[in-house]
Amino acid sequence: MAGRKTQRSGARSPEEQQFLAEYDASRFPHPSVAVDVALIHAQQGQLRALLLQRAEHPDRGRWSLPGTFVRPEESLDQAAARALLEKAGLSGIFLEQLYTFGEPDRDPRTRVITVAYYALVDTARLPDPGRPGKSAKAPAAARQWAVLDVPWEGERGGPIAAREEEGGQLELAFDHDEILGLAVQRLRGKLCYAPIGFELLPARFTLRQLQDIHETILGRPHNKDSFRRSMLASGLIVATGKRESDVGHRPAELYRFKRANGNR
Amino acid sequence: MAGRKTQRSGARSPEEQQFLAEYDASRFPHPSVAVDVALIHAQQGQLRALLLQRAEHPDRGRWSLPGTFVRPEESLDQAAARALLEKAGLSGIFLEQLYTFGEPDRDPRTRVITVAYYALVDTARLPDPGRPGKSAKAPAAARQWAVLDVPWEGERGGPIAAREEEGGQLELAFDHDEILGLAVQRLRGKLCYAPIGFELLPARFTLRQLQDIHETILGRPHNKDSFRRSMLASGLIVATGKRESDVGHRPAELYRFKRANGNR
DNA sequence: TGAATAGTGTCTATAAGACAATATCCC
DNA sequence: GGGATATTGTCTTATAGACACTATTCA
Repeated sequence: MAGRKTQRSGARSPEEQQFLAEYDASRFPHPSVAVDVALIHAQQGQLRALLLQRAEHPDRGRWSLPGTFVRPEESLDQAAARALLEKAGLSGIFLEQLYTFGEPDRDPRTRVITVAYYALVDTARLPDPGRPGKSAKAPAAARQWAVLDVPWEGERGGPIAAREEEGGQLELAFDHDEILGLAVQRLRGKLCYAPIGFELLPARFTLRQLQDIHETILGRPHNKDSFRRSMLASGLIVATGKRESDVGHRPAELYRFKRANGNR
Repeated sequence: MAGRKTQRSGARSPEEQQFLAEYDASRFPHPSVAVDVALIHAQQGQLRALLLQRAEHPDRGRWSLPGTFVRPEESLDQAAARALLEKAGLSGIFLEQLYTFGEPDRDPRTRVITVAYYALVDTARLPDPGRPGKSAKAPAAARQWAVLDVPWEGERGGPIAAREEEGGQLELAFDHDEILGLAVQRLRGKLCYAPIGFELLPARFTLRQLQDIHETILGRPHNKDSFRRSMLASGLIVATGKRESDVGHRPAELYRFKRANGNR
């Protein structure tokens, strides 16, 4: 969507070209524009997000989403992908624009409008939180996969808290609790009608794993029988003929996601 | 959502305050940030959007959505509401953020990132396209309620064209065909689970009118019986006990929308 | 053999589509 | 009364939830 280009039927007139050459963008005050990425995965029945501890002011010591300022020559999608690569060492994963946050006082430095994205990563591609991309400079201790505590049901929405594995609450920077809340809300909403659960699973998975992912995202149990039926009837998944092994019980069939245009 | 404020547990330290005082936002190049509003209503089985003909470069003569640059002290929601008031003379109607468009070359002047909104207005509050708000300066001929031609089904999405009542195609400025397409896509998606159709109807309406709105938005017919049943079962609408009159046939019951927290 | 989970078959409740019959207004 | 649409009732079909039963692996 963001990459589409509108057809333009004619070239610009000489008069318009002159206008553009003389245009002075600095006549008006401009805000800063950033992107922030809620990078989410699901494990052991819990949603988690990658958080980085801020080493600099403002909000030094607080925890924030991986983000960056948008460069003049890059698109918003490119800036979000760059933030993901530089701060989490990840590329090629599901990444979608979420919402743009622009309250005048959300950043104490100056007016900073942030275009929030959310990204999903499966356990197989999950990077060690202590090993970010090459360009990252923060020490290993300053990043972690925080557990998300969603205090509301369904898609009511609202800010959510993040905590360490052991339970210690993490203070979030800026309005990043709102961004995380909206990311979970969007995730819950999309799960019903879009093939989004697969993004959190490896290429081959069992129906039980898929159901666990859905239950983790929605925060409520599912009916096993109808989940199986509707998933198999959807045509979105294909049996591979292979089975899991070493599970201490009857092994389940492994499925893979069937993309609309081909396979993964 | 956009108006929520994050709780901050402690005041900023003197050191952080000094950092903020010395922060120089002009070290980096900043883009311009605008808002554009897809103002939509439904009439005679057609979706329409308010378009303004650009009187200035760039894209002079092309048709654009009502929009404005975001001022330093106002939020994005406030900027969108201001654009709606100044360019369409409307306030207090449904207005929601849609998507942020930020391709580097989407505006030939300079880097302009636009936060797109969509708004819905019912026929009763529909302003004359020739009579915008007090602050509007464009002549009456330079604005019109254009008919939207959606070339795709369901929620596939993509740019859409706008035309005059009689059929003449209107050339759209910038990437506003994309914005309109996304607005219709969002509208179709939300209609299934959110009480959004009411925003396009006056306070009292018949079930037939409501169904017509739904069919206009979705671009496909509905089953009359199940539409009635599901609407009445939803608890979202209340019978007023009154009926329409002067219709040349048996008059239908008038209903009104029951908001979650009260009435309209 | 037993524990544990996968996978199948059947019944029931609910919601949607189809269609017929009746009700009520204006002319 | 006739035309037109509203409203109600019933039947059929598709889908989701519930539950019982069989299958298959590992210890």
